[in-house]
Amino acid sequence: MNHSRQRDVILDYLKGTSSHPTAEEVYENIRVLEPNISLGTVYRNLKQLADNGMIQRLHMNDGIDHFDADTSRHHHLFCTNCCRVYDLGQAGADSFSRNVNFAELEGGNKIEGFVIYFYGKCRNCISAENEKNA
Amino acid sequence: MNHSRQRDVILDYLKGTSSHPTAEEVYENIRVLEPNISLGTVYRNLKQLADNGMIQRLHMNDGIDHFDADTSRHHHLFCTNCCRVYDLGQAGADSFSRNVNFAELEGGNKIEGFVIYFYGKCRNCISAENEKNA
DNA sequence: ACTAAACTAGTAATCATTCCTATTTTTAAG
DNA sequence: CTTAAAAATAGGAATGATTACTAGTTTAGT
Repeated sequence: MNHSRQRDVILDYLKGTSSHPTAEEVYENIRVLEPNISLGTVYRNLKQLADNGMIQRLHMNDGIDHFDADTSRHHHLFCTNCCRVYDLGQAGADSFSRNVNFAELEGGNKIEGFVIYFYGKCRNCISAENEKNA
Repeated sequence: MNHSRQRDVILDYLKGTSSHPTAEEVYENIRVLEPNISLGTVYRNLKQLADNGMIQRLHMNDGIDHFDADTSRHHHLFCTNCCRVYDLGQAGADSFSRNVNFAELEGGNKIEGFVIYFYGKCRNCISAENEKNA
């Protein structure tokens, strides 16, 4: 993997946000710094970064992939109202691993990992809704 | 929701299989019984059945939706080799709910539910691999 | 049987993502 | 500092799952 200015811009942008953007959103936001970058380049680099474990790819309920430069194990909330992704406190993140009886579940298969997606309503949408009804 | 022969065929097919088929696979398999059915009809009915809670829609890692007529809470394994979906024993299914401290995680957001996807290698792919190396 | 609502087949459109290609950058070696 | 091979890029075409559209058909209740 050679060095590339475009990839740096993408990774830097991801490291500086907690909005879990989609490829399209990354593209829109970095065009300020990299006006000639193409959408294909964004997709290619996000794929490359994800394959190398430098970022996380999140398959959320809306079928669009979101990306996160925080590669530590933590949970995510998908807001079914605004389709944005939020970090959940990492508090319970590891208790899952501890409590799962893998051997019991496997039954001949080999579990290599698991992902947990939470869904619901985010803070912002809850506030907006409360204001509307006030 | 009116009654329709095509929807019955789709639901019956799903109830009779544990293969967690994609829309395309449902289409291919029910054409024996319903030769003139269109792919669009399959998609529309799967959506309708899922929206009414009569079947489960699974967003797996391959980005293609799989469907399951078993609506009870149970886990699924996505085989990263053959991209098929398998039921995991329901043994640990509820322990998650018991052990999650929702309030601790929420932090202003409202969690409405969560899904857990396991991934790894299925029995069949493991056997096939062992035979090849024998 | 009659009518409005729901459904269908077939096809066109959408949209996220990947692929392709000629050109440009990067890297390491001479 | 050249130079050549490998890797990356922009831009646009292609792919593939899914949804939307439409004219005609089926269903359910009267």
